Amino acid sequence: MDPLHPNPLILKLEQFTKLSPEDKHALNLAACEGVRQIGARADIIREGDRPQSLNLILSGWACRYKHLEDGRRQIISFFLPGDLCDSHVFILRQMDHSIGSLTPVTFAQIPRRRVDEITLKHPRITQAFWWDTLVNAAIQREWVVSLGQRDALERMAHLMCEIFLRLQAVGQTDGHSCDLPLTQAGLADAMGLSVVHVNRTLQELRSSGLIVLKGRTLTIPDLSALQDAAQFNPNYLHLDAEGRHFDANE
Amino acid sequence: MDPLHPNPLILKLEQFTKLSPEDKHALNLAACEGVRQIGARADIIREGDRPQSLNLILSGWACRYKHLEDGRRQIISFFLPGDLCDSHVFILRQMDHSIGSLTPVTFAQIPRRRVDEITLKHPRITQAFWWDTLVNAAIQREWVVSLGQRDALERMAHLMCEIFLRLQAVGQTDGHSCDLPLTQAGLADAMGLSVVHVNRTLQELRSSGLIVLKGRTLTIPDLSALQDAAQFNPNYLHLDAEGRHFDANE
DNA sequence: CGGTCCCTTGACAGCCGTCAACTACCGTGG
DNA sequence: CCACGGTAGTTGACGGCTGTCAAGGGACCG
Repeated sequence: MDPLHPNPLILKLEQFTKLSPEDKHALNLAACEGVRQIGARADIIREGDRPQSLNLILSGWACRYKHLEDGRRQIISFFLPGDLCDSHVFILRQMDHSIGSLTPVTFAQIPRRRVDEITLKHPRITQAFWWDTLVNAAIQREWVVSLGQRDALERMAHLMCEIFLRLQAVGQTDGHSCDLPLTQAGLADAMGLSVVHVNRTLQELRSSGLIVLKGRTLTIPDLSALQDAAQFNPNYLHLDAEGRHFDANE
Repeated sequence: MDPLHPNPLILKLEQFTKLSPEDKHALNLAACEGVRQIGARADIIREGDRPQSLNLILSGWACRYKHLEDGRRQIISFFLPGDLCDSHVFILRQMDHSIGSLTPVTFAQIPRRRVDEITLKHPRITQAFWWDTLVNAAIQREWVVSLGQRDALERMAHLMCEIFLRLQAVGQTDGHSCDLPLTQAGLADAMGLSVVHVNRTLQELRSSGLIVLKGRTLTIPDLSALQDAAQFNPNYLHLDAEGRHFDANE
């Protein structure tokens, strides 16, 4: 019944508002449904496919991406544990982008019917899903700002700050460290940079002491210094329990 | 009762699904509420403000934007007539970006209560609002692709295609032409380019015959040629009546 | 008619991409 | 045990797309 201790979706939504035991129970049930496991570099759904269900990432990293005809590739966003791949995506007739795994991923395929049922019975979850949608939109906007205005160093630093805070929200950080299972090629596709320049930028961040990156572990010795280097303002993540007026009274 | 003939929001939502007379009536009523007019280059809401209502653009152009501390500015998206500024934005405690007018703008400030009421009584509208949210997210993603992968020429061409089709969806095109009330500085802030380079790029598009841009009128003699130049695929706009299974039977 | 906004043009510089080669690491298999 | 191949990371040289700086022109307005 409660296979995930704790369920990262619940952890994330509780950044917005406290859920009731019934709310959590419903979410846990949903997260047990249609659980799938795939290896790294596999597609969860492809551009052109018809979305049938809501995908919830339970463990591992995935990403949205899009290919251009000539082979260029842009990673559009990252999915971390607890992330929903668009709570109402099945409203659309076909996917306009693909979602693929970066690491081995465990995810739940929640049928549309179940989503409708949950949102109908649990208004607090409905609110929380809207919050999640709005935060994802805000993250996407911030990527636009990064790609449009920030240079390579700021861009990379900004991404590190974002990932660290998002992982922290679902309990996946360890002190000043977190997992970063991305190759430099992955970072390049996400940041609109070449692999070579990602490499140079990482070395600059390392040599200035702003990050320590060994293997797939990222350490940020001084988060506020990194934030300064990136002109990072965490407000767009809306992690301040903004829905607390909506808290369940337990 | 029906001050806008036709209401651009209804035109847009009917790209997704046919609305019933009652649906349309409810939307028209909402669009009459709290109507405001502002001049060009004024803010509708600012970063840090608390969102209280849903803003609906009735006429004119607006944009989301964000300033960095050192003065850089990124336009994150454009609002055209019929666009909603996030149907549920009031769930958030504070704005993480600003929304400002580019031209004189008429917009409706629809109180949160009214939005809740409409979505409760009109499930078809609720679906259509979700569709609108998903399409806006898709547009935002496409901007990430443009900023990350496309060079200046493709980027500009892509934007022209997008704007033309979006305006067409709300009946604001005239043959191969549409309004484009943006200065080159505005285009620069949106595309992450300098004003000088925007100028050069526009001239290249003009001299290759892909666009005609005089004053604030954009003409696209051959849309498919422009689409080819931009590697533009309209699928992300989801304008193919994807919600037709949900149509009201009139 | 001076001022402002917007557009335009040329010269030059720099950030970042491309190309190419090299190293390190790891799992496989002879 | 070591050869081998593939992936990931690293480095240097070079070039180009795009930014910056600067100046000038046209349109509109008080």
